[in-house]
Amino acid sequence: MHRQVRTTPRKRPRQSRSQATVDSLLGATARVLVRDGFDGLTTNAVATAAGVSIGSLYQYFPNKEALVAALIEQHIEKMNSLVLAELAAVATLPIAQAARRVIELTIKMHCVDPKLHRVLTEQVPRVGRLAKLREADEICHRMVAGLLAARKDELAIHDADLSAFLLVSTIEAVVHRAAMLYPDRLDDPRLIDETTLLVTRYLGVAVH
Amino acid sequence: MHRQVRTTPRKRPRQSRSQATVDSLLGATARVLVRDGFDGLTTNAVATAAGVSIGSLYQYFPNKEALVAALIEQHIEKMNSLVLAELAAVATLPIAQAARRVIELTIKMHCVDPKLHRVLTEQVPRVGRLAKLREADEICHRMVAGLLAARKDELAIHDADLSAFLLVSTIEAVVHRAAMLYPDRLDDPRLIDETTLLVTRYLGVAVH
Amino acid sequence: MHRQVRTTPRKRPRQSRSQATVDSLLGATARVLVRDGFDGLTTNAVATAAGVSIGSLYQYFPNKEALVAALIEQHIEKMNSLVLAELAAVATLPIAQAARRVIELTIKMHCVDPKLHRVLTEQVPRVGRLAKLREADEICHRMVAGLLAARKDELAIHDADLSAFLLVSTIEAVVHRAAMLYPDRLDDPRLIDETTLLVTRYLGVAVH
Amino acid sequence: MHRQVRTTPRKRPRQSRSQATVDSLLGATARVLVRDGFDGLTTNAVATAAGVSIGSLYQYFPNKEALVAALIEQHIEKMNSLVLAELAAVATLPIAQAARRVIELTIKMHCVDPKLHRVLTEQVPRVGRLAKLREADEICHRMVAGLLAARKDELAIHDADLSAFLLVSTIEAVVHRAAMLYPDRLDDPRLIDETTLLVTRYLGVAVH
DNA sequence: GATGAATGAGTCTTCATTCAT
DNA sequence: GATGAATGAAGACTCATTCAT
Repeated sequence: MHRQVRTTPRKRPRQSRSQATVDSLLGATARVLVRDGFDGLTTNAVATAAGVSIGSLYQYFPNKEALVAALIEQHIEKMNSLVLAELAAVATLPIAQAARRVIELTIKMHCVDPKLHRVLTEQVPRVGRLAKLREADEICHRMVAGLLAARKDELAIHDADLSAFLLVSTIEAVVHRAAMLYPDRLDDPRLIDETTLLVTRYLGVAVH
Repeated sequence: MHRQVRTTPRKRPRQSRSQATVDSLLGATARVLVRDGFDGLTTNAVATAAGVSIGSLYQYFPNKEALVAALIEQHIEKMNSLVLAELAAVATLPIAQAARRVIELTIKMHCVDPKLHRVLTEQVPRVGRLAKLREADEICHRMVAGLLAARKDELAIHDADLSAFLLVSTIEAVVHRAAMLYPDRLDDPRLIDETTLLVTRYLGVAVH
Repeated sequence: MHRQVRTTPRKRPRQSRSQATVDSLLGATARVLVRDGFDGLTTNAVATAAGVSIGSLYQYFPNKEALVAALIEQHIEKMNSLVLAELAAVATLPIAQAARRVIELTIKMHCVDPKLHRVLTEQVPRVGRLAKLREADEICHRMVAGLLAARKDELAIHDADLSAFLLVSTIEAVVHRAAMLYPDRLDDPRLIDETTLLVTRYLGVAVH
Repeated sequence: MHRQVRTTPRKRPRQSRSQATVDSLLGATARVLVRDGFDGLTTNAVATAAGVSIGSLYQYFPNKEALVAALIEQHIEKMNSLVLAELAAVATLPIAQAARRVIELTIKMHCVDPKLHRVLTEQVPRVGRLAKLREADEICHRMVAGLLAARKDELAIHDADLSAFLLVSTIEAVVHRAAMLYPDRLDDPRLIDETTLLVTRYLGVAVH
């Protein structure tokens, strides 16, 4: 369906100067993406915005796709680091509290760099390794799946897997939709409360 | 952020010959879109696929965007026609049954032309009138919002609007995710059952 | 230097209906030319402005050049008809009065359809038969040349031809420049007075 | 009436290599203009004639208009340099000699690159900054206006401004017409003599 | 004769990518 | 390593002209 191009960085930067160049290129990519959208993203624009020559850009990235891929990876990385920090704690909490924490976490993930997140979500073609973006969303999936499986007894569910699919879709969607359509609502505690209610009622868990 | 381009068709076809041309252009657009993705969509590719000269394409569509816009509108039209047929019936049903019907309807909407739907959803930049695609999704939104408001007494909710937002996001997301990740699951009645359960439990409605 | 294309009308219109079509096409050409400039002049625009189908346009004019050529010819015709009416009278007048009449005539010629004249002068490439436009300018030339030759005795000139060249260039230029740069000045009698003075002094004729 | 396009060069060449490219592009523009006329002037033709890739052309010139604009500016520059050298000298001469010098100068200006001058004058649409070409013509205007105003006492004129307009139109026109219609005559001293006579007689200055 | 749909050669222009300095 | 000039394939779009109805 699509020409498949190498998206791995050309060479790992060893020296700190090189690292700085790579960073400024990724930063520039993000800025250009936010400013001009995906079709405004040209390698020359990125190089200029990074204060780097076009030649240098190609020193580190074999092509445009690699640039975007690296940015996405970086973005995912940031979101993942948020998740990992919370994972352990959530696992041991009462279901209701766990649900709330997961919801709050999902919101935080959408707030890492909202404008960039939006462009990445809405405009960047989801092809090739770019599908990695989706993986990030699925981290929450696996987490919830694990929680449900572990505490099946407390819950009014019969198919942990299916329920996980439902809940994860739900939480992700509610947060994503809110972020896209009504960004302000993300700060509204009632959204979290109500979503928690949706989860707990479905799971048959009383909230104390 | 984005150049805004006219996306309205250039002229109405008067003779049946030209209507055929327009139809074959839209058909070709869909095919190319599915085959080559959004960046593979070139006006020349569409014209060729339609067996029509590039000049004819531009007689009816001022640019590439207009072509996609028309296709989207057509796609939405098809989905809307599905919805309208169901609207009246659902309104009078018991909540649980209504929920099920809405879920089934959402699934049907995703099955109109799944491959095209996928490309339209994942790759077509959501700009300008293309945002109309989103509107289609929101048709279900308003429907549910209306239902909830009308029967607030039977339900364990305090903010019909917020609940509608949650439910609509949920149903849409579950179906959309299933369609994207596990298309087979759309035929699985357990998905419908479980989603209905999620809805009814949240609303505090007993299923008989 | 340029591809030479046939610019003669395709067929002489015999019936009055045909003549009306040709007229409305020429009228439309002039209007489009004034409205959109020479590069805005497309055969389709002309046909539309004339309320005639593009097919009919090509019934009467073999190509775009022929259209423009015919318009120019028509424009020249109008200007010529002005000149012919004055020719006889001027020939017998005293030099000073003749000069004045010629100058006034030149002004009138520039006022036939000033906007069209301007576009024709400034934007229409002077190629092929379009050079005919220049001929119109030269009608005054020959007139003055004749006058001078006939009355060589009264005048302080030794080379009637050269003097004619000078005077005609002068009168044309003064009027043309005024028309282009300061259209209002065309109505100012002082312009005519002073130009007449220029002519009479050069010719060594006392003004009574 | 006309789309207004940017005609300023895109970037200043920094290396000598790129200056050479710009020069060859302008040279090629002139050659193509003379060879094929203004509508034969395509960016591809210019790039080819310059032995440069089309991409390089667009590095320095945003569009066709910019190319022509730069060429015109260059042409004007050359003509201006001629004028500036003469300016001081002429101002102090006796009127008759000054007139002759101005006429000779005007002729020289038309001989800088006659073929190019002709195309520029006859075919290049006078739009936007292209109107600058006219400014060049007006340099002589202001010069003469200054001369007349300064020496009003010696002259048989009452409105220096109007007289300047007349004379400048006259000299320009005579030279321009000669250049266009009878290029050989430009070398004929009788043309200069007679034109000088026209000027001096009009101004009421005796020629010794 | 009239209509207007169809044609496609020809232009402009962009932008990822290379490579000489 | 860095620079930025050069490249050219590729794509959008126009418009004079033809021809089936």
